[in-house]
Amino acid sequence: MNTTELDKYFNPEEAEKKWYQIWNDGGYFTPHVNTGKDPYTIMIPPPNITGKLHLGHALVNTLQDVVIRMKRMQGYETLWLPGTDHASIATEAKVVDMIKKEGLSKDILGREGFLKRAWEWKEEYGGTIIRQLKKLGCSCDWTRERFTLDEGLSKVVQKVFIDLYNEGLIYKGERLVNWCPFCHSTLSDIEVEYEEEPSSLWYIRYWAPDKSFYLDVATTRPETMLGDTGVAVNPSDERFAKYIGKKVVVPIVNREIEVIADPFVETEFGTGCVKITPAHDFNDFNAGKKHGLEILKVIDEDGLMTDLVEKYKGMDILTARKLIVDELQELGVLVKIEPYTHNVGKCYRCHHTVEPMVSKQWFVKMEPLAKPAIEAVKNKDITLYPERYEKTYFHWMENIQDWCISRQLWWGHRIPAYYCEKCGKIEVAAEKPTHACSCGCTNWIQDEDTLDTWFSSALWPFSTLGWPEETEDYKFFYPTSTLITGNDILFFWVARMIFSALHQTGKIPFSKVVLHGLIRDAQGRKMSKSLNNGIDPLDVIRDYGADALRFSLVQGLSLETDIRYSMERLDIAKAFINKLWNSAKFVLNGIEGIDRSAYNKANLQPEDKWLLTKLNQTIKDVTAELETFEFGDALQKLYDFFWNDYCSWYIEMVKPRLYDENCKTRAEAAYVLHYGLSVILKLMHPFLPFVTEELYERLEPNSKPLIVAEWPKAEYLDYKADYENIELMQYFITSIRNVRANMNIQPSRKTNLIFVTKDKGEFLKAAEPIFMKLGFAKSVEVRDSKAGIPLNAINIENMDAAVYIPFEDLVDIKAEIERLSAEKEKYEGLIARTKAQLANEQFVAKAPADKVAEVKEKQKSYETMLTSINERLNALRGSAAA
RNA sequence: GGGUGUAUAGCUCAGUUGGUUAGAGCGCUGCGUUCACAUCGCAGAGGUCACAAGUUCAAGUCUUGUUACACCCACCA
Repeated sequence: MNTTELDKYFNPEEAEKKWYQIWNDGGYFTPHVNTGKDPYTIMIPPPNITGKLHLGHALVNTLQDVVIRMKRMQGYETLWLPGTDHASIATEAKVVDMIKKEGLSKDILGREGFLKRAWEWKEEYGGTIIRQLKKLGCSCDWTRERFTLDEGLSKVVQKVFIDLYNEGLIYKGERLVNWCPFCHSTLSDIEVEYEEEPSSLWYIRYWAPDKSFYLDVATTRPETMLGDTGVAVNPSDERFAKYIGKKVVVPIVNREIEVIADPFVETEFGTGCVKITPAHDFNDFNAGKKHGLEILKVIDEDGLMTDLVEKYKGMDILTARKLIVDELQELGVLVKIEPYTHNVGKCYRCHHTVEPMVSKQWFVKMEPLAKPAIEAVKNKDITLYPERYEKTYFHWMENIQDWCISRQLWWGHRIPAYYCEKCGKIEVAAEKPTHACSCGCTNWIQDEDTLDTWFSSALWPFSTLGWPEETEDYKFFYPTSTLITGNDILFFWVARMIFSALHQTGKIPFSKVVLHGLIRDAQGRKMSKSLNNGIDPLDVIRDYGADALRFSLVQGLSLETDIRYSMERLDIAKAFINKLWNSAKFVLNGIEGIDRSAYNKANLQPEDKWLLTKLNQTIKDVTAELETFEFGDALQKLYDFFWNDYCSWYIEMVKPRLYDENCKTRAEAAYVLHYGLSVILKLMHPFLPFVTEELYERLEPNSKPLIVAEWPKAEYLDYKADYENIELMQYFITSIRNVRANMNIQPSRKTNLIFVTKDKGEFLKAAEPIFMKLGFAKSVEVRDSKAGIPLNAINIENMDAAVYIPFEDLVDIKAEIERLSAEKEKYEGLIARTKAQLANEQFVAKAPADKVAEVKEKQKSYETMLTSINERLNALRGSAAA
């Protein structure tokens, strides 16, 4: 027995430092390929190297740690593989900022010089978030840590690109893409976020060359008119049918363009005529392609006007817009301006307005890849939690567009494509071609672009395990078990991992996907820098400890909704951890010196059996909830059991045995206290790893650390009768406390308890010490009939037994009459209800027979109670009158 | 425009296949304890279960519609 006294309060800082080191040094985080055991694998959603731990990270990593710790304790060979993402846009922006301060730029440094600086930046700051994950207690296998740009992963990226190209699933094409002028790169469709912005709708008049007619068009982007190469109307629109095929003139540039018919035009919107700028609008691009219209670029890669019209060259869009509108006004072709709100695409990284731009880019052909990915979810090879995300997933996958994967950035995986300097022929290969091009030229120049960051993240579940080699790790740990991540990257990442894995490995990447919501502030607002409503998890760890942070994130968590987080949660967490600490301190103290090996199952007392039954149920519940990722419910059940059943009831019930050195069942009490706490610590460990480990060390000084303790299993127990007896006792104790509280009876005033019961006598008498401890009793007497019970007594009863508490000088008859009258009213109300129900012929005729019987049964017991209350009342009234 | 989700006590949320005075934790108020506990026990206030209609013997629970909020997709220039 460890006799070291526990400190008064838990010291999180000390425990965190101590235990994290013991776990890590002890190799408990590192699994081994072991065919004798089942693997359980989780791949971390790799945080960006630019990242700093925020509450979202804290949540997603706590959840993963909860699952992985449970699985480890359940005996799985558990791998939680950590790592970071190179985050091309975000990191490149940071490095550009950094060198800017030194008066440098990408152009000055050149590609190589810039990348050198980027790697230096990564070495210095890229590990921040990893250190922070360790503070949170994450039990990742740091020996397998990966980085999306490290050598192995880069090779995989290259291989996959080349393979997809050779299969015709990657192609280069001229298309309209989303261009962020600020990041100076293309973006994929999902990297564009739309925001409503107040703007105007400008109506512009396009005259026929001979002024015989005109068409008015409405636009939100008047500046793009310089690049108009057509005007479209709906083919079924009678108003304009006669103009189809005729020409009109674009003002300012005086270009003659044709009026075309296309069904995409809404007759109701604006004037029913649309100007077509194929270079800068997705609909216009498609229409232009269909009708063979010329593509004229109005805006360049910097978001400035091109030299299409000399005087506007180099202007930013808003300035140009103003001047062009002025000019249209002067020309007398500006018909009107209406206020209008429309959606503007914004870059999800920098929030600058995105420009649709014609450009030659690399794409992944999605349709062939999407099909099996849809199938895998449909046939439940992959399950999403919550299930409703499957609908969203299907909808997106079924309508998916080709994925633009080239980025005009340097920080990332460079596209393994080479162009013949002379004829431009493309060769896709891992190394620069050494052979001559068919044109005879031997100069090959590599594509300048890099790949979308998500292209490499999509390969994460298998690239991290050494694929395409059939490594031991890959064979053993792949496919992975569960992916836990935020619902915001279902498309960005989850979907792409699914189709990538299926195509590359022929296997699903994971069988379960758990998606959690966003963390919001107490008012339900997003946490953001501008609102300054963010809570820094590192501050929380410093002030409350990692366990409290974890508890506060999981408590009340539901995957169905966003999470409202406030500091209040930490008070609850703190109180809970304190309660755990103190109860353990008490138990350790209380059982010290008691020989638990003298424990004999045959000597278990009813309260022991009751606790063991409850414990059993808690093991089942918590395990089941965690298996279905109901984290909040699992913790709640554990919380309730621990606080109410274990602390408030069980500890209190066994105190008399503990304090009585001659008690014959002291060993059993100590055993159950110890065992119960041990199970609680085990079940609690995934949520609160540090405090539980600290306590477990005192509770089981000679065993392995809790992190590798065996997860509790529910056993078959047949303690029904004792269980019910304890419940009966609890009913009486609660009722006695209740009555006494209402009558303001001092706790120091102990009473006799006289029970009248047919078959619970033995138990109730045996429970005398508990009634004395918890029910303010000085003695317990048991009788088998009411005869001779003193009249001046409080009476509480249920169907199994009745208790009489003689007033002595505690209560007066009036108070008891009042109390019983209220009881009487309550039962009369209940009876009225059941009577009405049974009087309803429809109910009796149509409700299931057992329901009707149930109501009848209820009414009968209510009536019995009422009769008893009435008898008592009459007797008391008679006595009061006398 | 299409879709998904949420709406239950001051706050955070439970409420199983519809079954009968709607629950927990926290907070608040009051009383009492201080014998492991920055405690604990008991009680109280506080709910037209968003609204409306319907199905049913019976609706917080099912159906339809409405409203509010959140999110996703689409992009009518």
